[in-house]
Amino acid sequence: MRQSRLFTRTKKTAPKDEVSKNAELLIRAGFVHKEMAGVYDYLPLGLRTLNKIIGIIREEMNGLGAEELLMSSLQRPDVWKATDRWDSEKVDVWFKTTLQSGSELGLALTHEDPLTDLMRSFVSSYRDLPFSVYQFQTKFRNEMRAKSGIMRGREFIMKDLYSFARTEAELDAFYEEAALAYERIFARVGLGEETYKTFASGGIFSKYSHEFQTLCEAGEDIIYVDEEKRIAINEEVFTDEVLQELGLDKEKLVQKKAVEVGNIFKLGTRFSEPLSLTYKDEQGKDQMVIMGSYGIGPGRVMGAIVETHADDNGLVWPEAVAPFRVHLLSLGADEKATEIYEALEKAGIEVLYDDREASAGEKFADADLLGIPYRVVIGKRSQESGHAEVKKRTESAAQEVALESLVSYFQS
RNA sequence: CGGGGCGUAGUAUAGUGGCAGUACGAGUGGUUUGGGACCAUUUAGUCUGGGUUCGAUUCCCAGCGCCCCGACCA
Repeated sequence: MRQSRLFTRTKKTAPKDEVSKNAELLIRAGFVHKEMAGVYDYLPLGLRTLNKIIGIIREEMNGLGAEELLMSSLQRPDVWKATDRWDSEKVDVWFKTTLQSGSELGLALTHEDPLTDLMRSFVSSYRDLPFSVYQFQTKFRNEMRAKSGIMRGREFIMKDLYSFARTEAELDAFYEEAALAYERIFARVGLGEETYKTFASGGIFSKYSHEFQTLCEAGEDIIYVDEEKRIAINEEVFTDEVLQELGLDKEKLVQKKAVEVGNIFKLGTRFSEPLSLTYKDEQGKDQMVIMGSYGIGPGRVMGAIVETHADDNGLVWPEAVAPFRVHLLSLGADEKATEIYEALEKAGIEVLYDDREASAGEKFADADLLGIPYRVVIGKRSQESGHAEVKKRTESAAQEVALESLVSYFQS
């Protein structure tokens, strides 16, 4: 992609009303645009990164054997009434609207209820189970107060996975597989080091649920981390009794702020019971379907990556989620740079080519701000020496790579 | 939802009861070209409604919006 054709532009200053690091940098770099409090648009660069994150999650979901679907954002009140969650006293983040006829509708804040209802059409026998489905879908939550940039919005995309099982053992087995998939996801997007599987309160059907918490100052949760065992406990279940049960030593725990980037939750029959999602077992008797739900917010993951990786000069993307792999800068050597650009493109390497008529300083500053992993500079120097300067965003030292071997450098 | 703060060009900021200024950005022309370069020139603004006043961007009230702290967060 030629940068001169990118409609977004970098800014030296951030809007004064953005305090969170993630929104400030993402706006300055032209990845997102703020529509209103808690609502952001993803611009081309931001969408590329978001889609990289989504792609990784999708691969891992498919690896679990889950099937992707897409449910609607408009939801019928009756299913929510059946689970006693329509009342705004019970669920206070509802966005509700009405049809022209006057009947009420809800804007999706999650999908347990309508999905459970949907599955009544497809689940009837023990032979139909177990299975799992997932989606990337827009959720609306009428938060009292939006904050933390893209990490707590009123509208956001969520990956939600739901499992349907015959027995608790079957649920448990899937749950453990899902936990492993989650760990792989956070490792792949570059948050492995700072993300902890965290014990949290479990609701009615199990003692604990698990959250995946990424350590970061901008986080809203307080967790207690055992760095050796690489597990953590959410403040909400931090009691001596729980510590003993989990075999954790209070002395070794460190209090940290963290952001919840994912969670996994055993639902049991919380939804299948009120919505009558049952199956016939081998004896022909009706049994309740045992469910689980598993969420990840790709936008929040993106925000967490910014919060934990960015430096004073701007964004720093891990390779797996960067909008482009290579940022090619032409410093007064357009002819040669264009040649290199075309060669890289042809080789299938994702490259952003800064072909703008701008000063060197501006191009360098923008490259740092955008945070693309590899910066390749083609200038007059390199034309004379036959080498390009290649620098990683995470390193300060650059290296010289012969122009003719650039493509193979990035293919390996 | 309770408390606090703030609304001036696209962005960031000054200032005043009587001409609204600066920087960045953007446009044009030129000089530059390895860390946001320079000169000239142009462009564009007082959140909305009401009140006080000869006159309101400024003072008062209301609304809307934004930010922060707290509460909340299947």
